[in-house]
Amino acid sequence: MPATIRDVARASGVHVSTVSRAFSAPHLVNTETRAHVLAAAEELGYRPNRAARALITGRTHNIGLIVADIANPFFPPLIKAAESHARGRDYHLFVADTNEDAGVEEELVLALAKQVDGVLLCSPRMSNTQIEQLSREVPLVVVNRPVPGLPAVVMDVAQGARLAVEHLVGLGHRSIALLGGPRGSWTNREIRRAATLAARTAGAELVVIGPNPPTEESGSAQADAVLRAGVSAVLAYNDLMAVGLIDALDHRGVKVPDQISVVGIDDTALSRRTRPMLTTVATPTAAAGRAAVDMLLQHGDDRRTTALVTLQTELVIRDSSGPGPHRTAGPGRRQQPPLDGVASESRE
Amino acid sequence: MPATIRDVARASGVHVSTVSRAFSAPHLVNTETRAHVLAAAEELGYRPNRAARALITGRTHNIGLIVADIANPFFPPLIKAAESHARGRDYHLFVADTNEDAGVEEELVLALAKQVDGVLLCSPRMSNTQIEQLSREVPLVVVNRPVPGLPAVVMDVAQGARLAVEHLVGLGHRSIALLGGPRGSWTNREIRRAATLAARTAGAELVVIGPNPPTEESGSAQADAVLRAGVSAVLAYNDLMAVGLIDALDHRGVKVPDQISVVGIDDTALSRRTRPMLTTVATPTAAAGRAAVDMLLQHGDDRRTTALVTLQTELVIRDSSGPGPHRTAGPGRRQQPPLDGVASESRE
DNA sequence: CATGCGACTACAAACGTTTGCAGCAGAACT
DNA sequence: AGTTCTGCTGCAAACGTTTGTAGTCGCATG
Repeated sequence: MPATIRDVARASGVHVSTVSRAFSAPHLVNTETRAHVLAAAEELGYRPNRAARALITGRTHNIGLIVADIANPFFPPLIKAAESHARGRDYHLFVADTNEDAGVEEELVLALAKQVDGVLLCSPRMSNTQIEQLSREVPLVVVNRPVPGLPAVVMDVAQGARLAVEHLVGLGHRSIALLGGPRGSWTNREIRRAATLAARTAGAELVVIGPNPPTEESGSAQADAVLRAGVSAVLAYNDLMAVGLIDALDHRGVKVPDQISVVGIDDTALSRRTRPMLTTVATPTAAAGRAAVDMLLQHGDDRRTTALVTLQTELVIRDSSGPGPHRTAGPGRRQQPPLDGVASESRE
Repeated sequence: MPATIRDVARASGVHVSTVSRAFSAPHLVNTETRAHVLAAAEELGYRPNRAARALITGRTHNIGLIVADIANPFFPPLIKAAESHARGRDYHLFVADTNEDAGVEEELVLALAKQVDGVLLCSPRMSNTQIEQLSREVPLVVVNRPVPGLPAVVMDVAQGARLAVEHLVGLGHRSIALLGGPRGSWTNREIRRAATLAARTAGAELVVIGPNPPTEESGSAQADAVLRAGVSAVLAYNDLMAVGLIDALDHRGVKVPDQISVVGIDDTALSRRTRPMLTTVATPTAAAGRAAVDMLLQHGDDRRTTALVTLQTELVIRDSSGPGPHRTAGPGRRQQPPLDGVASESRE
């Protein structure tokens, strides 16, 4: 029922191959002929069938985007940026959700493999070896984890964690808890490593609570553990957990930041909406989405090229972090005025 | 390079048609033969090429999902539910973002038309006639707007608006502002209609401010207009605008709910995170996503069947709504205890 | 005048499937 | 014994494109 290339050929009195070339190789066909063809195509409402094209060219002009949890506020900006960027280059995006499950993740890559030109694997829960294996089935770009031999885009979350710890120590905190993220997360390991090092360097104590699922509920659930740890500040794996923690502390009558300071990571839309507004490490998610698309489209063919893009993070100081018990000098209330998200908005 | 059906046929010593049937019509092939074929396929890591299959069957097993703004917290739960539901039925989901632009929307439907079995059009900004026209190109299911002659799933947002207004009037408010949503939104018209009617019935005044873009910024931007209107309560088009408004009011030293009550719509994840927690109308977004997929898969073929699924909404009373100036009786602070989101969590 | 070239177009094979049809063996009827 | 039926399998066409090759024409070149 829908118009095919053959209909257009008939209507414009040329061979199908000419019609094809009128679209995909304009310089090979007479300007006049081409005009006729395009007119006829327009008339018939012809749109090329991408499946047929894919069958012969081997390129589908589709990209798969696999995330751990669409509803996690970290991902929508990334998805949005990737989709828009991809569409600008005439690619469409499959989006799929693994529910934080490595098994589902693998199944999804395999299922998508034949109908995409590549897959963007965001915050994967699989092992490196699993990922490497899958990369033989379909070009992969990994986001939020470096995988040896594969193109990847990561955020310099270690630097973010370091800044956060230094910020807290600077405020007078000597005993800090790290509210850990999910097992198997590279980001989590990275944060832990950097935070531990930064704490030791600064002469502070760091107690790790976790691993935990990266959810708000999980943040709330660890409130008692945090209190028991007797710390005066907490660095959470992400904003979601930080928010959950603040909430639970609030319920227990513990004041943030007066009694405990809390710092998140990601600078999601949430962080400006909580009371107190969340001090957090801004990660450039939209830029990551675009970069991942670019990498995939670049070496779509020359597979197994190593390439690692590292995006910078920065500390956004708001209201959830305040002076600790060991403050040595400086004004009473806070070291720096709140930036009110300015930093995160100028960041692109 | 990747294994094709022919490789499997060769490896198992049968004809390709037998291999094909071993997968798609198991009852037509001998159990033993089938076992051989499946074993060979497994051995070779064979996965059928969906493009080739689509070419001949005419069904791609793909669905397009078009939303106005992925980053709007209303959509991720819907996307997530739709994706998971679709995948359970062996369908994959294209997700695309129109940036609230009707032109982009149309272009997207057209672009997707040939490579999907149908499109889920969420909160469209196009006109009904445009949508009807497009439905001749590809099966459509519309979400958040009824379109005559097309399957659609809507939320009974009118009822929600009514409940919200009655709630406010019950609290003693006699002058209420409606912070309107985007032009061209059916939901917006519906809310306006229902709110106006409910206000008149209850003997209260309703002043409409808008239309406005459905964003947080837009909510903030209208704070002065709200104050000028001299109302004691506001019903916002969605949570996002409500949150923006509360924020701006806070900046101006206006207390919510003491001086002005604010009610949102959607019960997004945000609403439990604001201080005060937002009183809002819960819309079943996940259920809507699933229902839309179901409708599309049901009458994928017998097009142009009218069918309208209406999902119920409910009022979730939290802390952003309080007594108004004309309270007649009852305890001082509030009429009902906050539900703390229980209602919205039990709702599925 | 023959040759070669450039610009354009037609032909046909191929991509990896599905599916109507025909064939064939053996079983079950008459 | 002949016929019909049943269960299974092979054959080949088709889906809508792209693309290498070959052909045609007119024209400039030698």
